[in-house]
Amino acid sequence: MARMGLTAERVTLAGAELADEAGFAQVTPSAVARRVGVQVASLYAHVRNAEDLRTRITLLALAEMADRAAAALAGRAGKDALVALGTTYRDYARQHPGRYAAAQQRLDHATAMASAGPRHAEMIRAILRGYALPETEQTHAVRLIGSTFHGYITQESGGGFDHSTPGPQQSWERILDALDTLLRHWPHEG
Amino acid sequence: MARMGLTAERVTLAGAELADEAGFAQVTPSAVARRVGVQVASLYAHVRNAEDLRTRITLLALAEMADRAAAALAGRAGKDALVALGTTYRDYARQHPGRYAAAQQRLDHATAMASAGPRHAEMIRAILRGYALPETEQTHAVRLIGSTFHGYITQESGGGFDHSTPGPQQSWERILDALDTLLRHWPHEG
DNA sequence: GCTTGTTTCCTAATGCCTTTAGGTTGTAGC
DNA sequence: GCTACAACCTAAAGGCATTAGGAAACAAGC
Repeated sequence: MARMGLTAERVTLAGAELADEAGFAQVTPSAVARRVGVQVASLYAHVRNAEDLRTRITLLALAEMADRAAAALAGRAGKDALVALGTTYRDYARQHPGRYAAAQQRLDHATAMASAGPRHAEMIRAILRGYALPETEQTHAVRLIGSTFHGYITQESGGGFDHSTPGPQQSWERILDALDTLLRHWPHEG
Repeated sequence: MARMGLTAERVTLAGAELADEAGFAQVTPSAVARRVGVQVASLYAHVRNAEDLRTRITLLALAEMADRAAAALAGRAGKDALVALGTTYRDYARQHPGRYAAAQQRLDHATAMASAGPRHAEMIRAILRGYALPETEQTHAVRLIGSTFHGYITQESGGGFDHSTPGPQQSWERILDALDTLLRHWPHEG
């Protein structure tokens, strides 16, 4: 029997590709086994079970996005950095919708802490150094930026903007303008 | 055999309750049949298939949220209205996490247009009447508000804020402050 | 070249899920 | 009481997840 030379990494990558083509919900051991040309049971030598497979794709997506974001942020600050980060996420979601969906999957605490997740929060925090925000407001601003990016991208990729004008690109630019303005004029507490 | 007197509505409601207790992903014909005390095959008299069951729960959640939001907005304007709308969504997600997740499910165009979805967009637009935004900016602002609300609520309910301080309630309040400030000082185009 | 151990992949089997087909029995209206 | 329509049932086919145990490729040592 011809050996495929599978590893956990190759299985994960095949799962990620399948997610992008057919949706993260379609990523099952059966479907991945068909894609790599192997019997279903053979997958279980590389991956514990269906949940493990999905978690590995989540971790892959988080890491890929963090790498791209770090590269995009290099040498940028202020609004430039804000736009670069948001656009990195948005482009990733457009190029890899299944992986982006995988990245939203909930992880248990230990796994989340060991993942690239915290790197994302750190990068948003780094952007805030270009704005004059009091220390106590930083976490709030991080959460606002993360929420807005994530909310916009999921709604856009879910087709939420498909049936109204203007196009999503224009709104995206205006929303980045608005976030930049907001960070430069962050309201005082109370 | 004791008849349960099921209808599509009762099946949908049972599915919604199950979603809130066990997660929307666990809502299957089998599980719902067990919950209502009926053989699986009997469900198919009321619901076309698994996807139809899930879609009905989505529509229920969208309608419930729209009703609550409309009630909360009555007699309010400006920041008051903004806070009331956002908090209605957030409270709904906390009380009914499975239904909130169901509400994010993608619908085909015709179903989406016939759902309560457009009512949500209209309500956000109504709030903007309390702010002086140029006509061409309204859609962008609607999308910003919707994205931020949805992004924050999904991250919070997904445990994204569980392992950092301060608590999510404080961030939520600051984010509403920030959105209000932003809408009052919306940046000019270009 | 042959043996030995490890790894990769296989077949087989169990149990759960979805969906369809066709039969039975409450229940409401006449 | 009879008829007709629901509501519910059993039975069966086909798919997916998972485990157990076996065969066959590959690497290393003799």
